[in-house]
Amino acid sequence: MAALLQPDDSGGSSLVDAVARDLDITGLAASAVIKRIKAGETLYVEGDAAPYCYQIVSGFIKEYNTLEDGRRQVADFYSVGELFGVSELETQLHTAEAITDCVVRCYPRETYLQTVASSPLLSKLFVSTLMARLHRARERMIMLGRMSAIQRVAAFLERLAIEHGKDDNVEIMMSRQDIADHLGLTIETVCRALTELKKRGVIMMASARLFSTVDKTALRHIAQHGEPAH
Amino acid sequence: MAALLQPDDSGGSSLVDAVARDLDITGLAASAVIKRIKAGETLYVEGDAAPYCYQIVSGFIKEYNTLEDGRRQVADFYSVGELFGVSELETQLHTAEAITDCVVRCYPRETYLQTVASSPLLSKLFVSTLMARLHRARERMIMLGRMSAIQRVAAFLERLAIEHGKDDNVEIMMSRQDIADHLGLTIETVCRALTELKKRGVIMMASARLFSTVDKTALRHIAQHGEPAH
DNA sequence: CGTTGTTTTGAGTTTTCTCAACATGTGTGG
DNA sequence: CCACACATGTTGAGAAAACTCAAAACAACG
Repeated sequence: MAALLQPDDSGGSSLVDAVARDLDITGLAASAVIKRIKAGETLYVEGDAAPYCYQIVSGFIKEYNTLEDGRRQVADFYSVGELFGVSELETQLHTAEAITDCVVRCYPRETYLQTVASSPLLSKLFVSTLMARLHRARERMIMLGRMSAIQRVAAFLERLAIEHGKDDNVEIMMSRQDIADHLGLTIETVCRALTELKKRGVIMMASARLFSTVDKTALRHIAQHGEPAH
Repeated sequence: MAALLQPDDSGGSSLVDAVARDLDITGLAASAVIKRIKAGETLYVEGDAAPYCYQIVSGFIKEYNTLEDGRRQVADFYSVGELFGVSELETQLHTAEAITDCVVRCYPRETYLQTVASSPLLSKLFVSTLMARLHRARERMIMLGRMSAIQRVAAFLERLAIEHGKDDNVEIMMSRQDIADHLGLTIETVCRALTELKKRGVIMMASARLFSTVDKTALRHIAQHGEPAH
């Protein structure tokens, strides 16, 4: 059950990202504009016209929505190589903000979509990326809809560790507020969950932004059942 | 703000669905198998091999995940014309169950993806469908992560009414359990929210599965702010 | 070394959930 | 057509989870 929740790398860096980054088989790198933005700056805001879609050359970006009362929902985080901000609509549906200083490659959106559609290979890769995104979104729907605070935080850390590639000294790029806004919790609840995981000896934190998994099995178990193995 | 939450029809019946259904420009209808399933039966279960992808000819289907403890998260509902169960993986990530008796067209998955990738037009339409799905998923992430029970129910009814095309006597195909599993709530909380909306004179219900919007503005307002306009 | 921003902890409130009872429907066999 | 059983939906009371507000600890920075 819930195979969707088994962490995997499928969403992280798809072939299309890698191919586009390294080989430029799209032939689009020439028409792309390079843009540098500082940590905290926004690349685009919800409702903006969307002339470009973007790919991260370096840095880390969050994409979110703001509600009327100022609360936010972070839809996704993107790191090196990932494509984002691509929509078939004329306007952006999210706000993209740099978490660290970033360099991004900006492709003309229409041209990009046109080029992708005209090549069977690119089409397949692009569709693959979109499907991976859809999986990620659905994974998160399960977290948001059906998991307790500690489960969400455990699952979040597990994924961070996987994307990082090892369990030791994983850097948490985003703030507690970002994590909270991603997991549908408050800052305080995220902190308390982290404290609880430390107390239980499941993780260790060298600093607020650096953790390591002490007991991988227990972390997995908490993410799935909310309680440590009896 | 939160333009993502403004209901629109983009996800409902995309061009690709319509085109594929009416004109068979994919040339795939010939290789498709027609399957009939009764209400309550499953078309596929999470983890099953995925030889096909599906399109609804008639009926109404829900796609969900089951957690270890039996709780469910309904990812999406599909109605006539919609394509679903298409994944680039070899196995299904969700379970699909008929809510009403259904007739579905089953396309060989690999062939389908291959055919779509080989035509620029089909590619564009297919990508369009996937993006609409992604929007829908993100809309729901906002609901699940940041909206109160009554906001979620109000937003859900609003969308039902829009998809139905009018505000009067909208049929609620799914059970309270399905709604709860979709909105990340319990049956009881869904009922209480519905009762509250009736009390406030925002909706009327002819029966448990039939509602009409009395005050569209108030419904919208509650979906967005949680409280009726002062 | 103070200033500012972020993270953590604490106490009390609010929301939603759980468990239990009750109501309403729907379908079947007598 | 009625009576019964079974599924679905609604309401209530108390428990649990997460939230809010407030304060304290910790870090980063000039």
